[in-house]
Amino acid sequence: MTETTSPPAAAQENPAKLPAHEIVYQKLRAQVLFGELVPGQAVTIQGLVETLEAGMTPVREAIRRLISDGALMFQGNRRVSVPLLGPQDLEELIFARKTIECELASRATLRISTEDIEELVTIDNALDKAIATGDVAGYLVQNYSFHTALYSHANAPILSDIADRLWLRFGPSLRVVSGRLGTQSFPDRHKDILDALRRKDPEMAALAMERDVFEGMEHVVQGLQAAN
Amino acid sequence: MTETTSPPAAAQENPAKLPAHEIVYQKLRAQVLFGELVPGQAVTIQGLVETLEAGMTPVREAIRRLISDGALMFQGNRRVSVPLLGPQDLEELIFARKTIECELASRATLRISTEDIEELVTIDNALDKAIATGDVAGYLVQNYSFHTALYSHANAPILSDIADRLWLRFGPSLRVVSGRLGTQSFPDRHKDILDALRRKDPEMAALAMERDVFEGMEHVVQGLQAAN
DNA sequence: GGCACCAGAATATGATCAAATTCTCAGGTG
DNA sequence: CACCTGAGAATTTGATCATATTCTGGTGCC
Repeated sequence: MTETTSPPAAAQENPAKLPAHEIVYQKLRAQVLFGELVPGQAVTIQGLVETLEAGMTPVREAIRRLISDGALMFQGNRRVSVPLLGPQDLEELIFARKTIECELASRATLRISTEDIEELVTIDNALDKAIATGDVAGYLVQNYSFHTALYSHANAPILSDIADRLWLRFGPSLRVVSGRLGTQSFPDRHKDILDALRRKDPEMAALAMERDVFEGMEHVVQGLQAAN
Repeated sequence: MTETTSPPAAAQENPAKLPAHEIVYQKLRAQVLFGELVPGQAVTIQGLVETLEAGMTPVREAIRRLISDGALMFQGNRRVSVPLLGPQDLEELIFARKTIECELASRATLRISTEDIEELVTIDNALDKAIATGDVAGYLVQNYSFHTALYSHANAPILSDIADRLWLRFGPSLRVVSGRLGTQSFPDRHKDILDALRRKDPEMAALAMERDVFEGMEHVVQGLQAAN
């Protein structure tokens, strides 16, 4: 979420003034990210026009953006669907996430303030609660929030933007796996990351992030393989 | 029979059947990549409707996609422009390009065939010719072609996609610098890369790519600083 | 200098056309 | 006799355009 999506501060405090295509984009984006859309599911313009109660043009623009983000897939014959990831895709995503997100974690470590760390702790507590109660939707939201909040302190809009796109790609698959195997099954290295932040140790933060990313993604790989 | 991949191929061989928004996107994308649009320049919908002789809806969709790509910038107040990169942006791009493109080069090394290497040599020769004759547009096109052709053999669509986006971001700035300092001033490590490919040495390919990326981007940094 | 007004551009709608999938119903086959 | 198959109609969905509405930025008047 960077300059491409950043609404002006003035617009944020007055949501009614956001253009319709922006609202539709945000809604659709959330649906992809938090798994309201199942991989393979068809996404139709007219369907969204009805469910989101928007005009055709805004829906069209939102879908184009999501396709460009990699969140949706253009099937060639005018059809749009939610992508289903294969092992090959996941392998690439693991590499990309490791390099980009570790760097972001490292950079954030050097800049984040003590009180902003506390904010991350708050999110992580909500995450733990979601895990404990088996709240899949809450798990997805809080987990994403944790990473996004951390990266927002890295002062690296382009890298954050890339990371954000990667999350959009595996969001639906993450939902599938967490719904199938449960939230408890997921590894969680956030405590280690928070430790590293408090010690202001970038290397340690990067290492903890690498484990968080790798273990999480590996778990997705396992979960998806089990489906076949 | 699930030939979900054949329709695009059929559409490609018959360009007339490509949807208007796709054509507009390709044209605009080329204009950004090869510097027909100057950083800071305003991009208006109605202007493109006239110059590209397309309808309003296709132009709208194409612009949204380019914004999502990072190729264009939404200025908040309904204005769209070509981004002008600062040192901070370039620093991020250097990191991202190095990690992603080195990996792509490394992966391509293990898979590319001898005849495909020859194809790269052909492109590189055209590049040398463009450099020698000071053909800025040709330089930009051939340089991009070389990298894209190489990455197409890495069998990594997601990473290639990320790399492609990065090029869209610095395209306009690259044009500015090469127009200002000339094509000869740019370093060129393509020969080293080709050497590594022939020896099937992924490490060496990654190293050569790292130098190509770093020196090229550093040159852009210098060139843009000179402007201030 | 501030405020109202105006021109122009962007946003959004609905209608219309084109394309693709689905459905239906024969006709043929095991 | 049941079932698979395929041609063609019907329906759904996407693409495009013309048009109305809203918003922004500038201009000129007070």
